[in-house]
Amino acid sequence: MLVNRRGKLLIVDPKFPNSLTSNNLRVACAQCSLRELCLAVGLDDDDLHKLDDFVTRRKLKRGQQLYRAGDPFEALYAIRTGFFKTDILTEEGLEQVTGFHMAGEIIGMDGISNDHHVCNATALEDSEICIMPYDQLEELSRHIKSLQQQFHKFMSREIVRDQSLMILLGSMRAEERIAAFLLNLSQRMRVRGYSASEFHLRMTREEIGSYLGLKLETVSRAFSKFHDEGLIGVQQKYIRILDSDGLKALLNHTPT
Amino acid sequence: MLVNRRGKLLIVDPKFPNSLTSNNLRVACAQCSLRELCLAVGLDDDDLHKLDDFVTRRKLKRGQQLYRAGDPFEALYAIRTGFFKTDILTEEGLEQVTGFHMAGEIIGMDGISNDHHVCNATALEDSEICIMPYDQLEELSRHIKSLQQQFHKFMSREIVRDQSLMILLGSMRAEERIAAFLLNLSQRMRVRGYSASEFHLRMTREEIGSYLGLKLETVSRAFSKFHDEGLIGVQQKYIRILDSDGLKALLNHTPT
DNA sequence: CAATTACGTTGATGTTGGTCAATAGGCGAG
DNA sequence: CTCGCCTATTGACCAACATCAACGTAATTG
Repeated sequence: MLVNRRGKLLIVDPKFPNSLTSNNLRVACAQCSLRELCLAVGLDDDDLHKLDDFVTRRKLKRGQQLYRAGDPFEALYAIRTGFFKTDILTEEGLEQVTGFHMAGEIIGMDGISNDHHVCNATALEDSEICIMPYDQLEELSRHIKSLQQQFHKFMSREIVRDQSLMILLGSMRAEERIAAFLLNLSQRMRVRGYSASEFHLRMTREEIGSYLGLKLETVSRAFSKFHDEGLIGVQQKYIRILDSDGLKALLNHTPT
Repeated sequence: MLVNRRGKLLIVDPKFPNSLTSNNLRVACAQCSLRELCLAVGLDDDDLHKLDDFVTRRKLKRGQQLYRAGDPFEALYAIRTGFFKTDILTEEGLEQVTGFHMAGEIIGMDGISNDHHVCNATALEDSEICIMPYDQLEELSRHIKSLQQQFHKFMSREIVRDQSLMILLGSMRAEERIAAFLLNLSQRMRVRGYSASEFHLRMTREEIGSYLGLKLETVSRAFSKFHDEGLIGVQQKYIRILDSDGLKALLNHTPT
């Protein structure tokens, strides 16, 4: 296991949860394998312990909701393991998926604006999250500059993420959207140390379609087409990226 | 020209240029007519003065850019008067408008995430903005809790705003989008004390289309149709909302 | 003030992706 | 294992919106 000269844990493989010394057992963030992805980036040991003091954990089964639109906003949630979707029910009762979220990502920030969540968060597989009560997080970030900065970067990153989705929805055609979606998933898997070239989709075609502004049939057709063209392998939810350059090429191909 | 005790240039509310006491001349935010919309909400006089100490102003002519994609991120900007668009150039060189912004709104938050702006901000009419250097804002918000909270709410509100646009782009048809757009503009005018039922559009049909994921012809046709149906009056950029309930009815009308 | 350019409107036509429908595969409950 | 349900695939058809094109009107410039 890697430790720097100040005794700080660097990276822990999630596959070896029991390889921690007894000293480490009392803390959570300090040894979390996701530290470099999470709010804790750049914090020293002392500060990490302060975070630990109020962060708790919770497990969710597949299908369980973490919060619902309208719920009072109390905390932000860091995904430790698993996979979530966030969605909004439109006035007409249609579900629109606003995001898919994986380990290391933080969800719930939509609730800050008026003390209530505006979307639902649902686990798409058995998951575990870290609960960060918001008032304490705000308090702590007044004292720890690097935590404050990190938090602001996460909020801003969410804004940027939403804007790229706006561009996708506003200017891309169906196949471009699907290609972009697959490449995005692939890239996020890689960052987390998983295979970028083969993975299981945790969501249905309908949820993908909702997220991309398409109907499920269109998603299915695009998958089949990419499959026929040798760009990907598809077998239900199991995806294999065979030609990522080919997928990327679809994005730049301006039709007009 | 107005200068505060530390030699800093001040600019006075254009609506009340001569109504300031000599004491008031030293401050800006405290008497800004937009205080209730801006970051300064809920701050007491003392704190407002601390804000004033590092906030400066700048005027922009129509067409001028406040910042460009790629520019180093240095400050957030509060719009004092005028109207802005933010947009992104996609890889294919197409412009996609990500937002229209009016007095009291804060732009530039996309730049926090990686120290560079990801979009362009352009004045669509002669405008004036308040420059809030970001490191100082961060510093101050560590000391003033209500400023911190307000800032976080602004970031969160931006996230929620982007998400409603995602829903619009992902699930509404052309006429619904246009109706939603007009109603949104109207409502924001009302909040600012302007007429909610008649106003000048500051952007072109093409910019509206880019924002809504439509082509300019589609925007034009929808305007004409609404006009024929007596919902609105249109004369180039001059818009008159004649039947806002009728417009709202278009939104709930689910076609499927 | 005339000339030029940018912006807006409207019509004819075409394509993308939505809609409807039928079938099949996978997975959980019993 | 088998039933039943949810999910996915595929085809035929259609509507919404994009595209192409022509023309009209406002704004800008020299």
